[in-house]
Amino acid sequence: MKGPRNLGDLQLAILRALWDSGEAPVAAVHEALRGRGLALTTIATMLRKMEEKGLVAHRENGRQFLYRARLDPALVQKNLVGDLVAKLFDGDPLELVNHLLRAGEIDLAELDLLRQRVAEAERRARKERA
Amino acid sequence: MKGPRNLGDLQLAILRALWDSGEAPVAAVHEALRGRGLALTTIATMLRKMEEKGLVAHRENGRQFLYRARLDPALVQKNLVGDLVAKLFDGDPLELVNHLLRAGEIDLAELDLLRQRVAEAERRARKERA
DNA sequence: CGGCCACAACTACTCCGGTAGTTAAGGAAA
DNA sequence: TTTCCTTAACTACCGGAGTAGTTGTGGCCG
Repeated sequence: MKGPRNLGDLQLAILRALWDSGEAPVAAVHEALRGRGLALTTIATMLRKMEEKGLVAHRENGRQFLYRARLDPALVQKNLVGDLVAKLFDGDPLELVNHLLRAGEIDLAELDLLRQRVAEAERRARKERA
Repeated sequence: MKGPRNLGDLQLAILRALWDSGEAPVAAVHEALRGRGLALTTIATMLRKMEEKGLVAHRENGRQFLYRARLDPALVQKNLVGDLVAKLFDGDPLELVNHLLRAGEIDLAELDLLRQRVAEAERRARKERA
């Protein structure tokens, strides 16, 4: 239940790559992050460090190591978002949404979609309160 | 226009304290963060480092320094939130809201409020599109 | 006047994310 | 078999956040 709050940029990117692949050798992760122009050994080192901390795990497949994430994406999201909300919005998620709306980050079509989602969530919440 | 994305935990807390006070001596910031059990010199050091980076500024008042934040809260929020959205939700803010809704972070009363806010934002957006 | 106190300045250290070179060992190719 | 390539292991280094002790200096209080 405890995904650490201190995920670096690269670490998160690596996790995302692993979430997408399920299981992947170092080379594949490296390829997925090609945009960053990092050395293969950098990725390997990072993966090893992350394994020490329990963020990922590996199994051997002949020559290669196959890595997989040990964290649930939803959990990581919850932690990171929760952290941000705590630090920036006094722990009130609604303030975050408010910020998004005010900052005009969401366009008209999306607003429409959002309204439906909210209504949905409302129904769900109402039902759950039984 | 460019608030850096790399704000540490303490730095953000300090900024928040300054935003609340407008202008404050080291001792006041220290007091505001008393919950963390930090030494006064720690706060002073941090403030000095932050000044080097242009995050805060000070003016002298007798022998004390009065610090103030040089960053607009809204801007910092925008940067940090934008960063998180980029790293975690492929740059789609709507996905963030979605996550919030699904994770049940927002209760029923708030959902109601949220729906109104969305409708408001929608009206605003529609008008602005002139 | 003399000592104490508040506060800024300087210095030092730890931890960790990020980055990568070098080395070693196993398999493949010539 | 000898060479080379792939890939994991080890080692090293930098920068920045965070933490705090020590020193110096001017003001205040007795």
